[in-house]
Formats: sequence, structure tokens, C-alpha cells
Amino acid sequence: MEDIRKLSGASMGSIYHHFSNKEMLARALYLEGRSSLHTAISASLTRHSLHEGIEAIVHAYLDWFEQHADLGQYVMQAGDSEYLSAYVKVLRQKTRTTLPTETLSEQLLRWLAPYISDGSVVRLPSSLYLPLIIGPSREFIRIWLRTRHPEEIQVARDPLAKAAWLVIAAPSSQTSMLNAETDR
Amino acid sequence: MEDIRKLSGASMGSIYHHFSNKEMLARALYLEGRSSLHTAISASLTRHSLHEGIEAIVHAYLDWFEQHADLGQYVMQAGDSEYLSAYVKVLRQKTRTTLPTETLSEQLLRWLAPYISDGSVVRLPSSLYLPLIIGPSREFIRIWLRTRHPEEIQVARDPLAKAAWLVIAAPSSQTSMLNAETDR
Amino acid sequence: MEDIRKLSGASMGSIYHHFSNKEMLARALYLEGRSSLHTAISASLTRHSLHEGIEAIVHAYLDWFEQHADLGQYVMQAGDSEYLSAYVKVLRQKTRTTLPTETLSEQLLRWLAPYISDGSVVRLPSSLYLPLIIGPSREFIRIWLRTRHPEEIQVARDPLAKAAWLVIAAPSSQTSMLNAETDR
Amino acid sequence: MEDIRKLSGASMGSIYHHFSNKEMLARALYLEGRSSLHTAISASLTRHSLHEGIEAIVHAYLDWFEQHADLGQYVMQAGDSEYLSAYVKVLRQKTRTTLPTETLSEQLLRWLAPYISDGSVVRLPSSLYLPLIIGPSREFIRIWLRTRHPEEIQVARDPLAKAAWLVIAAPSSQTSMLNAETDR
DNA sequence: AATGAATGAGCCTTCATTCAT
DNA sequence: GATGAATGAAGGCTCATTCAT
Repeated sequence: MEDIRKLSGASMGSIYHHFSNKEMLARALYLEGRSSLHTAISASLTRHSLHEGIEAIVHAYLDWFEQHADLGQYVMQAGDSEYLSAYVKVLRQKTRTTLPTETLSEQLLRWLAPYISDGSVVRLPSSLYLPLIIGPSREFIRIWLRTRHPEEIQVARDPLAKAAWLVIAAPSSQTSMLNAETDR
Repeated sequence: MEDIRKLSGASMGSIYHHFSNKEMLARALYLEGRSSLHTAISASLTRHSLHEGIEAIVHAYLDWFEQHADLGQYVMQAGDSEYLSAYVKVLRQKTRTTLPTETLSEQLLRWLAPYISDGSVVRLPSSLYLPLIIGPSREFIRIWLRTRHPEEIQVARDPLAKAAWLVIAAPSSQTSMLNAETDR
Repeated sequence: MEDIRKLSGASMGSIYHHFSNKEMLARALYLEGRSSLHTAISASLTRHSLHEGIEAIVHAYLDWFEQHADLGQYVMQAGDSEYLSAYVKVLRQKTRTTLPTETLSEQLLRWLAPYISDGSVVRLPSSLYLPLIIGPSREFIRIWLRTRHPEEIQVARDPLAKAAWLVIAAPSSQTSMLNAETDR
Repeated sequence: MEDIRKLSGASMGSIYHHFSNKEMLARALYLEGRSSLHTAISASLTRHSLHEGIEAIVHAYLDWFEQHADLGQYVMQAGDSEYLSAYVKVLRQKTRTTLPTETLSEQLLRWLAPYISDGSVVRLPSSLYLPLIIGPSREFIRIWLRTRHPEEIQVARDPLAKAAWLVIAAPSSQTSMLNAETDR
């Protein structure tokens, strides 16, 4: 709190005038960060068709963290923390107005649904799409955040994007892709 | 500390007799957990050849978390935390006796090296193998730890294992696989 | 202060425009309450002769608290509090304009004086008249304020009034009273 | 809290090792003080018969405050405070082990009961005995605590004791008393 | 080696008060 | 005269750590 006060330049009382709690302040920061990330990813989704869309998601994910490393680090760590999700549970019981928590997965599923139906994307347990598409990138970023060498992220962009597609694409689309992409 | 004292049944003084401070205790717990996980994975690696080995790693990873959910949750969260890695850096400058930190990735690379050389595994930036193989499972477990429904993990085991192989295998090995596995 | 602001509907700044600080506001409320109580009692005094006057005081005291329970509670508690009396001492040294503090006792003594002289009221240390006349009622009210059952106060009115007279009246007046009041 | 720490010579943590709260510490002090006062009064009760007993109560009450002015001031003020009695209500719902709150009145009534039955003490609403007997003394002490002149208390002792008896005694016992006590 | 009461720096938070608008 | 966001000193309390036994 003292650090935040110093950095923000505001007074103790002023901070507590705007945020009822340390927890609420942490939550506000987390939600803002997550929202920023989700917005970046949403933009990629809506602008592209299947194959390019998947790769765009991964690119957007990696790029966002490269550009918001500090906030990203906080969001990543806070996303795991128990107390936050516990708190969110309470909120959900009280107010329905609050933003939903795991939108990213739902958003992704909504976008994928037609492609799953028409067979261009493999049918899997719905809880696996996000891990398979974003999981490798998340793990990569988690490690990258400790060093933050910009070049590393550039080298990883395309392999991670291609892997996401490879894992999600139905065998048929994949075969046609194998023919098309001889660079692999 | 008070919670640990209550759970352990030991006295405050006794705990401080064994661990110099809270950080060291946290570190000991973290290292023990991580070591347990690594041992489980190592066992899978050494017992199998390439394709089965990759899938065995994923299975071992998922199974270990299913069996050690609490410890797993702690290890996963502690693995991200800055203070630990910062502390580890200090330790590395002082003592070289302490166990290395990112063994899992190194261990995996050592095991994969021959297969990369002979072309049965795609050549990628070395920092990507762990994210690609374990990343989806880690992300899946991260979410699973909040609900801990046993059935979910069972449904996810095979898709995650197969995805890990798909992403790592060289296109040639992959095509042969496509012929073999008609169930996909 | 925040509570007062909410209840009064005024703004923070407005309150501080009218009262220099919290203590002054508390004092104003206390003085207003006490003044209201004293007025009620004064009215009883001036309207009656000795015996009826004493009983009227007690009745007025009890009735006032019944009708102003919240304010009464505040006045009673504030009357005890050290900081107020300490503050009043400071004020007395500075300004002589402020209202005197223990008026009730002085007022009572002025009214009793002739009756003490003519022997119809016992001669006692002057600091005892108020405790003897009002003390039981005050103690009764102090307890009553916790429950505030209206019936209790009605049952207590007459016994307390008669006791006040009994304690104050000279033995001679008392004997004549004993003859008159055969209901006792 | 800081003041208490300084006065007690103990450390902050040590105080909180013994009392869970500031409120609990305040409560402990209050209960100890009240208990000391009640013990002093109980002793007077048991050692005497009716008339002397009543006067002994008053004497004990006054003497205790004279000897424990600071503690007495605290007990008197705390006894009024709302938060304490509110807290006691909560406690009563939880634990029945805690000491009772208004023992003094109950204790007094138990002692008076036989005398009320045999007609030597007036029959009144039970909630009036304590106010009538102790009320004047309490009010006197409340004022006295601001000056604490020892002589004042000595002058008040007998009149207050006699008034307590006068108010409680049945008319018959009183008449006989009037004959006996020619000094009045 | 074990105990657990004691320590005290530092945490989060409150709240009477101020002041620019 | 009114407003209410901003202020910051001070409060209650926690908790990692120590130390006498």
C-alpha cells in the first residue's frame, strides 16, 4: 500500500476513497489487465477466419505480454491466486453485475463452435481448447517474464502459432495444410 | 507460520530449529514437491521410446497432480512467484550446492536430443519444447485445481498426450501416425 | 462524523462550517439535550409547592427520558465522560460566556433553600440533595435505557417520586405525611 | 493501546498474546473492577442483619470508590457504555460460562427477599431496590470523582446510608427507628 | 532439540480535518 | 454558504522471529 501510495502520488486516504480495500484495488488492477488482454485477443478473433484466426490469437497473446510485461506478470500471477477466485465466488453469489471470470475460454468456444460443427476443428472436451491453444504460449511467457529478452519472443511467435493450429485442426484440414506448407 | 505450527504439531521454536526462516521453509516445501513431480516424470521418460515417452510424460504430469492436488497447487503457484526465483538467484551466487531450478526443461532436452538429431522430432528453439509438451497440461491442471473433479482429468488425459506428440513429432513420423491411428 | 453527515444530509464541509470541530458538535448536542431536560424540570419546580414539587421533579425527569430516549442516552453517557468535563474546565478559564455545567444542582438548591430554612426539609450537605432526589431515578433510567419497555417506567414513577420526598422531608413533615398517606 | 503498552511495560505482541482484542482487554479490566466492587459489597451483606446491612452496603460502596478511584471511574463509565452491554448479549448467546452481568441487583434481591416477605422491607417493583439503595450513592460518587476531595465522601457516608434505609424500610420499622434515632 | 511466551517493526485501515471548486 | 475529494497522522493489529527455560 505504501509503495502504491508513493508511485501513485496520491495520499493514503485518497486511495481508500476510491478503493474500499487493498483486495479491491488488487482486483481492479487484475480486471483491468485481464480486460486489456481479452480485448487484444478478441480483436484477432473477429478479424480472421479459422486458420489465420488461431494463429492470430497466439500472436496477439504473445504481443500483448511483450508490450505489457509488468501488468502481464501481475495478471498471470493473480490469475492463479486462490484468494482472488475465492473472492470472485462470493461476488458471483451477490452481484451478477460483475464481469465474468473465465470469459476467454467461453469467447473462444463461441468462435470455434461453427468450425467444430463443420468438422474443420477436432471435437474435444470443451475444457481443452483453451489449454491446447494458449497453454504453450502461457507457459512460454511465464518463463520469458523472468528474463524478458525481446528476441526470444520473436523467435517463438511462429512455432507457437503453428503448433496451436496443428493441435486444433481436423486431420483433413491438416493434410491439406501439410501439402500447402512445404516450409515445415 | 502459525498455521504450519498447528498443522505440523511442532512448536514455534522447533520449526525455527529446522528451517532458518519462513522463506527457507517455503523453499523446502516447494523443492520437495517439485522433486516429487520431476521424479514421476523422469521415470516415464527413461522407460519408454519416443512416441510413448512423450505421451507418458503428459500422463505422469496429470496423474501426479491428481494424486497430489494440494502440494501441486502450492508448487504451481510458488513456481510463478517472483520472490522465489529472485531468492534462487541470490542463492546461486552464494552456494552452488543448491539444486538447480529449471531441471525439468533441461532433463527433457537431454532426452529429446537424439530424436531431434535423427529427425524424428522437429527442430525448434530449445525454450519451446517444454511449453509445447507440458504447457497445455499445465494450463488444464491450473483450471482443474479449482474444481478438482476427478472425472475431468480422466477425459483430458489422452487428448493432451496425443496433442503433445502431434506438436513435437516431425511431419514424417506424424504421417505414419495418421495411418496407424484411424480413430482420430 | 461520517455517520452524522449521513444522518444530517449535510456535507462534510457544511458541518465544519457550523461547528469548529467534533468536540464542539458533541458539546452542542449535549448542551441542547441537557438544556431540554433542565427546562422540563424547572417547569415542574416553579409550578408547585414543596411536597408536590419534589414529586413533580422526579416525574418530569422520568417522563423526559421516556420521551427522549436516544438523546437521553447520549446526555447521560456524555455527562459522565471525562473529556467533556475536562474540556469544560478549559472553556471556563477562557470564556465566561459558556453556559454553566452543574446548573441542575444549583437550581434545585435555590428552590429548596427556603424550605431548608423553615425546617420542612432536612438540612444536609448541599452536595447530597441532587443525588438523593434524582439519584434513584437516574440509576433506574440508566438500566431502563437498555430495554426501554414503556410499562416499566410507568410502574416506577410513583415509588421513585415518593422515595424522593421521604428522603428529603424533615421528620416532622414526614409524620404528618404518614398520617395523610395511609396508602403506604 | 500504546498507552497501555507503555504503562504495562509489556510489548504490543505480548498484550495481544493475552487479550484477543482491545475490546476484550477493556472487558477484562471492567469485569475485574466490577468483581472487586461486588465482593466488597457482598461481604457487607452477609455480615449484617437488615438495618445494619443496608447501611453497610452503602458504606462499602462509598469506601470502595474512595479506595479505587481510578478503577472506579473506569467501571462507572464502562458500565454505561452501550458497546459493552451489546457485547455481553452476544456472549450470553454463545457461552454460558461467562460471568453474569447485573449480579449486584440479583444478589441484593436474594438477600432482601426474606425481609420483604416478613414485612420489614417495603414491597416494590424488584427493579427499584438497587436504584433506591445505591442510586444516590452512585450519583454522589459520579460527581465526587471529578474532584476527589476525601473529606466530602466522609461527610456523605452517614446521610446516604440512612437515606437508603429510610427508603427501603417498612413504615412500621421506620417509626420505631424514629424513636430510636433522636439525633436526626 | 524442544518449547511457547515475548518481541516490535510494519501492515492495513480509519477518521477528523482541510481546501480547491 | 455549500460541497466532497483529498489529506496524513495515528490507530489497532499481525506475524515472522527470538530467547529464556
